[in-house]
Amino acid sequence: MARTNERFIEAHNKMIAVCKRMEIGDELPSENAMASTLGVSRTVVRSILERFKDQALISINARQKLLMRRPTKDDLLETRATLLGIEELESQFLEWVLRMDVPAGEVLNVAQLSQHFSVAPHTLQEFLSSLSRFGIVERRARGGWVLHGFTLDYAIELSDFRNLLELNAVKQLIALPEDHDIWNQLEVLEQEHLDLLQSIETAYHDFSKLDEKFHMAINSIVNNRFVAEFQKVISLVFHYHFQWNKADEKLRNTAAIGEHLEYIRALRSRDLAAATQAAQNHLSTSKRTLVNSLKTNGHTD
Amino acid sequence: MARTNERFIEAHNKMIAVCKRMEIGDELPSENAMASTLGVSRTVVRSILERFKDQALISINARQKLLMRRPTKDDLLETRATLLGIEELESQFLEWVLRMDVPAGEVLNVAQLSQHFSVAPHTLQEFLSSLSRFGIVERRARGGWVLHGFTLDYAIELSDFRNLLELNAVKQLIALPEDHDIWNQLEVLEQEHLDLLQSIETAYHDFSKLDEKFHMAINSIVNNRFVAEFQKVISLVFHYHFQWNKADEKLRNTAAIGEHLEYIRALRSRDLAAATQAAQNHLSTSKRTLVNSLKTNGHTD
DNA sequence: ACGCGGTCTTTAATAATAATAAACAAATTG
DNA sequence: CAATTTGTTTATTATTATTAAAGACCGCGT
Repeated sequence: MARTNERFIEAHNKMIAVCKRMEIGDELPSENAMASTLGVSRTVVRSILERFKDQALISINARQKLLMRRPTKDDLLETRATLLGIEELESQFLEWVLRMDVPAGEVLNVAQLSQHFSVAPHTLQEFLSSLSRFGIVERRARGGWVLHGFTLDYAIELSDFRNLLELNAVKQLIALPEDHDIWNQLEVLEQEHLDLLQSIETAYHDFSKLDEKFHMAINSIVNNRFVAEFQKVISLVFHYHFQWNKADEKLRNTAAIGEHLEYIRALRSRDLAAATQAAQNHLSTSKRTLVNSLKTNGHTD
Repeated sequence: MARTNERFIEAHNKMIAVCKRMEIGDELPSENAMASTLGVSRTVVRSILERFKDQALISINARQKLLMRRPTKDDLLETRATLLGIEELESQFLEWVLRMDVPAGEVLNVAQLSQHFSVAPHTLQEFLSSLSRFGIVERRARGGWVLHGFTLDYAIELSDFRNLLELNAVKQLIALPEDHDIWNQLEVLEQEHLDLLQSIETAYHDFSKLDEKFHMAINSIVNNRFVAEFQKVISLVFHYHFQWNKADEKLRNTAAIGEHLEYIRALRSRDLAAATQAAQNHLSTSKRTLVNSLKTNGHTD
């Protein structure tokens, strides 16, 4: 009737497993020892011991906890289907929104959705609240949520914002000293791009991951929590869209690899103007791809 | 035991007021009509009518609802102290954090805090979740929240991010056509700055508001929801800090007005280099003031 | 003295529930 | 018979009550 006893069940079954490796008549460790072994509080351990006693698995007198019989399969507790946490929810929900299984402007139903994602309604509510900072959903006056969704406007504004952040990153990157780790990373990335280009005929959809890795690397050098937070969302959105937009995928990716290589070369030359130009060029292509994909999928509202 | 019947009570008392203006024997309007007049659902209206009948205020037969007696003060329902909504909470909470009534790294207690701010625990939880996007608080593994608070690092990163956003705004602003409203706004703002400078001896703490208005105006021309969202937080932080840092307030504000005027002049001249320079100059001062104020207040962790 | 376990307090997550909204159906009236 | 009103039912949200877990405190025994 309240929170799940998932923790208890898990610890309980782990303890059963421990007992299986013991001999009958052996003494169980102290409550504190068990608690730290199982990674739970003593309260949970005590509940487990109580159940063990009820099941006649152990006998307790004073501080002696003796194993009375071998545990069987029946002693194990069933673990109910575990609910997702808020982290797992994030990617699932965004995928759902970005896939546009729902039209924009739709009123969301917390109870229903929480079932769909198998999370507690409360978890979903909280998650929506945090998403509202990014304008994907909005709280309605008297309860309920409206999904603004991933509209064309949204895509354009997101792309522009990405532009702003990444050009700033480029500017800072250029000025980094020779011994900064980013230069190694770029070298590795360049090689990975060249490798992918070799096997582009078959492995072309591996580009989505590489693209994400590349942009993450560039933006990671900006030591700013706000930039980092946005980078997460941005990369998620672009990543998912790359995955779905299957039109001309091989062609697009091949072209993008070319742009990336140019971009890397410009960065390594430490030429700000060239690097900015290359970045701008690639980001524009990216934006165009994103917008086109939205338009062809009919999400023009 | 569930949600508050605030809505019911409010509508009920409004209806009493309506009845007071009626004569005994008059007929009450239809449920639908009342519902739309009061702005509530028919369910609420029906609850009200039921209570009216219990109180012998009206008689109901078929569709005739007749007023039987004049309502008295005793018929009014007491409204319990209303809880705050999530919007009111935002400014209160930020003020509390920024004032640094709590040390950074503190573990927050939802139940306790919700009392302090007189909101439902649930509301606070949701709010914290949304704040976590800005890195002010962070969710801990198994429940609970850590307040990262407004540290020196945070201030620096926020200032840098502000810099990035505002310089971008400046760049876009310069390129706006002559008939854009922003040019009028700047002219008005310039005059307001000059006026304040006249009465600076006494009215120097009015600058905080003017500063906020000024920066808001500049950033408003960027049509981007992400920029707007951040602008809200940024302006809140700087605004509050201006209010508390009383050291040299008059001197600081006078100097800042000077910088603003220069900034406005540069913008109006449409000279990008000059405008960027002026903006940069003012933003640096702002950052320095913020950082200094944190240091002198001993929040150097 | 020090670890151990009994007891109690605090806290956050969930289940239950009251309040509301809204849809549908039946009925009455002009 | 069309339009409006009311009765009924269902869906959904916001809040309270309850419970699981964590951990503090303290006396006791070795």
